[in-house]
Amino acid sequence: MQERYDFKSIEPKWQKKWEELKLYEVDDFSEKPKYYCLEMFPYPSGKLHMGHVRNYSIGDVVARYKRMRGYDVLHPMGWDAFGLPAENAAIKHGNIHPADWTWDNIANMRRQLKELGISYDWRREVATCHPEYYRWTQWLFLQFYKKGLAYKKKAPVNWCPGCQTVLANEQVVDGECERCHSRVEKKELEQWFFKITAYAERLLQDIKKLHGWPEKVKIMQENWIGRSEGAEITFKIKGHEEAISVFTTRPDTIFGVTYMVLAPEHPLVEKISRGTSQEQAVLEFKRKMMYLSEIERTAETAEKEGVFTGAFAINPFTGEEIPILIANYVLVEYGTGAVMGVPAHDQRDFLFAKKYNLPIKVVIVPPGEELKAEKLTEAYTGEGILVNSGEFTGLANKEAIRIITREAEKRGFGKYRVNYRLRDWLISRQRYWGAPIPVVYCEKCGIVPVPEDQLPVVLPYNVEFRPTGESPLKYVPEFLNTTCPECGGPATRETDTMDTFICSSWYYYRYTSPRDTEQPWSKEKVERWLPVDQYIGGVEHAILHLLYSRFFTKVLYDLGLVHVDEPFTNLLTQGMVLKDGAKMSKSRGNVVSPEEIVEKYGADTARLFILFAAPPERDLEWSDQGVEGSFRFLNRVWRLIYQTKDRISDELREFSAKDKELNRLLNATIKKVTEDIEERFNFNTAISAIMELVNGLYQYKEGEINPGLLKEALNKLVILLAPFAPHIAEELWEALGNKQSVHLEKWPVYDEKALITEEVEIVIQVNGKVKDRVMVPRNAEEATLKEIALNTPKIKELTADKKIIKVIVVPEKLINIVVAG
RNA sequence: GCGGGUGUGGCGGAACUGGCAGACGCGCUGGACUUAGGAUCCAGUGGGUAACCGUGGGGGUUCAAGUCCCUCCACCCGCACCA
Repeated sequence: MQERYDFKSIEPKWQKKWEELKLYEVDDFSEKPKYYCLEMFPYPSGKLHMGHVRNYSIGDVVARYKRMRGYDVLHPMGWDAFGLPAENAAIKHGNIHPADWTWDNIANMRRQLKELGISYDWRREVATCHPEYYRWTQWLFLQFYKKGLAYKKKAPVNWCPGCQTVLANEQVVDGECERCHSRVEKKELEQWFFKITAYAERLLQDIKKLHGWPEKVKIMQENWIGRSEGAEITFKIKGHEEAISVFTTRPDTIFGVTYMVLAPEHPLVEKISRGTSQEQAVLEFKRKMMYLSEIERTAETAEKEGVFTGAFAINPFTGEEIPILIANYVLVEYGTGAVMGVPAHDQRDFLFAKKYNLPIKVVIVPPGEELKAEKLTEAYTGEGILVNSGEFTGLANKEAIRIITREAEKRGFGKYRVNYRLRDWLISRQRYWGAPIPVVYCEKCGIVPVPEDQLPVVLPYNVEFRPTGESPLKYVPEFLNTTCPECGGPATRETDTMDTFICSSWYYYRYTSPRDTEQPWSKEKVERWLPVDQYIGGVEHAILHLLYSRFFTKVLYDLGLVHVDEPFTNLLTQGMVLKDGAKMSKSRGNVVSPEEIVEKYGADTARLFILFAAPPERDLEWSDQGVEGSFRFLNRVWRLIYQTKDRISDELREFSAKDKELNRLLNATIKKVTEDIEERFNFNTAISAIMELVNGLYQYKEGEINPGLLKEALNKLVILLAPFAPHIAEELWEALGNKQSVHLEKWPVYDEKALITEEVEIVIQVNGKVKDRVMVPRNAEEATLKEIALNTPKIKELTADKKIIKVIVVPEKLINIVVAG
């Protein structure tokens, strides 16, 4: 053993050995229980950043720990390898192909991961851009298509001018593209969708099953799905055949409707205003709204604005004629794109009615109170009793919701309806670097899916990248022109590619069967491994990736392809890595590169620091001094073993008091570290417990030692350290004379008896304040304890002239003497 | 506005079901070893001379509150004219 801790030679040495020993290659089938530990696979941007290091260090502790607890651990890694940056790099630099760029990046990041010593089963590596992977992405698309879950429609979609492609709703954040932050525009385009709305209810209901998910993520998904219950009610339009349906959660307020509002894009707007004096005004308003972006139109500060259409609707309950308006605050995408205006009981309607002098009619009052329309300063949205509501007057409004809906249904102009905020998932992208959508267009046969035996539809290599707003594949005749699989006639291929979130919605199944050429995965293997026991990644995927993956799993479940209907049992969302209080970013110039840290201190130090500096879910403030501290600690462990290894042996002498204390500390540490990993993922406190053990051992090694005990303590220390700092643990394990890898060791079990000491210190309080402390025998009687406490010199003095009201005894903890005067 | 989270020394952070606030680490101070120390080892380190005071502020429950209840404040994240 060298005197110096030389991570530069230790780390590569063990990485090589682990690979030779196939230490992390896991059997698909064995007698052991299984554990699937998964970290979100990265986009191969080129280099690892600290967020990655954190993510994979956390996962590696879990994987290594579970292995030592006797599990077969599936711990794989791969690449979410399709996507825009590759194509943008090609456009920017001109001479590099997205595929080459991506594969180079993968090679580099794989090397970095290996240098970190993460215990992956590299045989299972997948890359979504590999034809043998996206072949199955396309195959899955076809299964969705067959089930009627993939369809094409013309719709107003989100267009990102920066990325020159459409985006899913989930990818639009504050009206901006989540990737490049361009302002998203609305475009009317024919696009492919996945019918995620068909699963809205199940996606919502099954959130209840996700006991191992953070509350926060569950709430975010719930909000995103946005279920609301209400009624759809149809209003006739005076002088027209057509009718307009509105969705409302408050059918109980139907008698208070004084106007109706349509979204400017509502399909009937032009028709009903045609020929009225309002025709010009309406067209102008529409034009103005089109010109404004989504954000400008719907910003909180935006005034409610509207214009009369010249047409009137008829309230089906009252027969009243009410004006139809169009307004900026009504969204065509939500509900039916039309709302009934009830200014007395909806704050938005109230503001709008006040502005345009529309009538206000009170139909609900708080029990025992009165409301005057003229005196309202805001809408009354609370519960109450119906007034001015014909036959329904006098009902409690909650009840009225049901009764009125039922009545509308009976009379044929309404029905109960559940409405969701969730929209169908727009999956086509007008870009090259993605999985081609496997359909062809035939003049005779229309849309024809590519037969499964012709998959994959391979991306052509020679393509010119021009950000034109159209897929570059359009200009590749060899790709574009094909024959119809049905009639054999001339046909053209779909040139759009799939949203990369599709590729990442099923990769965790592929890991079970990464090289299967017959099927996307072996059902048997999926049954062994799934669900994922622990999933770890950033909270930024709370909606996108995690919702899509749940959706995929439910579809696959319905198709009989998998046996689980939720993919991830436990989810850990790790916090961000910050520097100077802000997220690391190039523009801020506060980036710390993992490469530098590993170079300077080694992978073990980098990992240890990241795990020690904060609990996993919390944000982590980077500290160069903290890294120094972790490095120092590893050196301290090194020296401890260097200095003591020649004094240990199998000779276990009878325990002295000092030995007992060390033994107690050792077992307490095992207990603490085990519980911290197992129950809470509190790696920071697990590591601090190991530090305390090391401190204790430094004390212990001075003077008389028990060679057998010291040997045991050092060995167990190294095992406890192994999940956190696997290389140095391995080297020290060897130095202690062990032959087999430390990572094959069983996790130590603590001895409950060793934790029990003969004497315990108890605190003596007077009126709840600590005044003294004494050592007492562990099992002392309450009366004895009282006796001792009241008679220590200090307490005697303090209570001499006071009246003792009562004495509270908490065994093995404290005694509180309550006094008066 | 709604929903969620956080608030503890100079700093990162500990504190299980209410029971010694500040574990562990960083930083700082002192000492030892040393040609030297920015290495290492040892000791000290919330504030205050003290009684005491201290977990964002105020109130409450309790023998006892960082922990429970009420109320207010600050910051962070998500959603946001969703009918």
